[in-house]
Amino acid sequence: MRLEIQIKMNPSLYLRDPEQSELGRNIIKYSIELIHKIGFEAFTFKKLAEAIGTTEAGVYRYFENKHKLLVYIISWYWGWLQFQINYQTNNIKDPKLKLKKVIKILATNVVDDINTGHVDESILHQILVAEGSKAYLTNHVGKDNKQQFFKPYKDLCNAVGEIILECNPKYKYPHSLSSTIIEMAHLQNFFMNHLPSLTDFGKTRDETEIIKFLEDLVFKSISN
Amino acid sequence: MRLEIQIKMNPSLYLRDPEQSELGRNIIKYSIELIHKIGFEAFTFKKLAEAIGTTEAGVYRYFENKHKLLVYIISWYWGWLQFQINYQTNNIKDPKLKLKKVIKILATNVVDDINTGHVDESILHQILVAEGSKAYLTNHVGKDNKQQFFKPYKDLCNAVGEIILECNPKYKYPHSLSSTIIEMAHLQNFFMNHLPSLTDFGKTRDETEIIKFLEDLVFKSISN
DNA sequence: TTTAAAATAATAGTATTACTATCATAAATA
DNA sequence: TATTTATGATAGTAATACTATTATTTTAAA
Repeated sequence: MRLEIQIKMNPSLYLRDPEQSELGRNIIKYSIELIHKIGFEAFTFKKLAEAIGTTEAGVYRYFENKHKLLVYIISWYWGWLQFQINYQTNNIKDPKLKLKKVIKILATNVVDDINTGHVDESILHQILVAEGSKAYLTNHVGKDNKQQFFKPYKDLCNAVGEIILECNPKYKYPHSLSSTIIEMAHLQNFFMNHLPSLTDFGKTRDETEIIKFLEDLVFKSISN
Repeated sequence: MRLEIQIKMNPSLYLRDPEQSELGRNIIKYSIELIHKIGFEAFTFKKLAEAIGTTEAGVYRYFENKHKLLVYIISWYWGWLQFQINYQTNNIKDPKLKLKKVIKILATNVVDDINTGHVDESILHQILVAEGSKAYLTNHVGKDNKQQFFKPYKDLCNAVGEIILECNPKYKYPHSLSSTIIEMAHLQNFFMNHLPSLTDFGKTRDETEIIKFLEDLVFKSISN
């Protein structure tokens, strides 16, 4: 028997739970592929339906609009990251080692996790890098926030903030530093690959460089 | 005689130079207001034309599409910021004081500059906060980059990187730290106002707190 | 000052997007 | 076996993202 990771999703994000049917799981699977391939702006439910082999109306039965689908996918990724962090730092005592591990997890383009059937985490990571901030950079962020759409992100940010405080209980900006690490893990990756002169990693294009930069930033920030 | 600041724009961004006509200047002025009001996603050339009192076709004569108009507006802001930084740090010898000044300029929601007739810099700053990253977070970032659309941003990032190196010539990540400061000056502002638990400034909602956080981050990072 | 060129306004039209609605059929469930 | 539920097929609408055409006004050159 295989253990599938189940990430509990906010029901306000969907009309019908996509985990509960083949069509639903296909919507998730193919939307990840399609958003990655053509970008969120060009992504439409019609194109998605064609890719799956269903109709536009079929997709609309699961998701109200493409924005909610994006938030769903991204929330799933935050939940998955949270699980990874809990799991991989579980037995680590030293908070500094823990924080290092977290930075590595955040900044690494993971390989596909066999425990999640229809989701390719590697592509998901790239979607986060390129589309992640579009989930909240909208005029309706307040409404969405009231519906708890960003709870998984906030939980993750809090968890990382806790580890920062374990390293230095007197550090004044644990949440802001946490969101800075999370955002920059993604943004420096995007810059490195598309606008390299905004980084110092243009020559190597090596994500371990980003990890080193973030470690330097974080550990100097929280020292004494 | 009043001195108008002229910021040289990349001609590939427009079809007809909006600075050269009343209609063109109105397109800039009202698009800033409208994007701020309804957000970039809901913003259309039709709504803009109605606000100005012209026709959709009239706007299309100046800009190919709304994305290029956004990039134009944002580029203008980077150019204006560059001017502000050059001007306000001109007579400062101490690079650390210079860097402090830069952080303050980046993170402060400026008051409207009388030297730029039709542009309200305060609203522009808020557009940068909410919509800035949409200029480059697209599938066609490579194409846009080849056309030099992001040069003003890169120039600014470089200039700040230079000041960082003046403070500590041995610091390894001047560009990445620079883009981190610039992006976080905006993003922490957005989070503070819309997703406050991602920051440590939710209670006060005071932008001077962001400045303090960034100063702490930067000066600890570049120390010895 | 006339004439030509360029910019604008007014209008129309097309393909695509972002949906909603309806009805028949297939699958699951009671 | 009856009945609910999910899907598929099809149609339709309003808005978006444009392009094209023609008439009119403004600006600039001869």
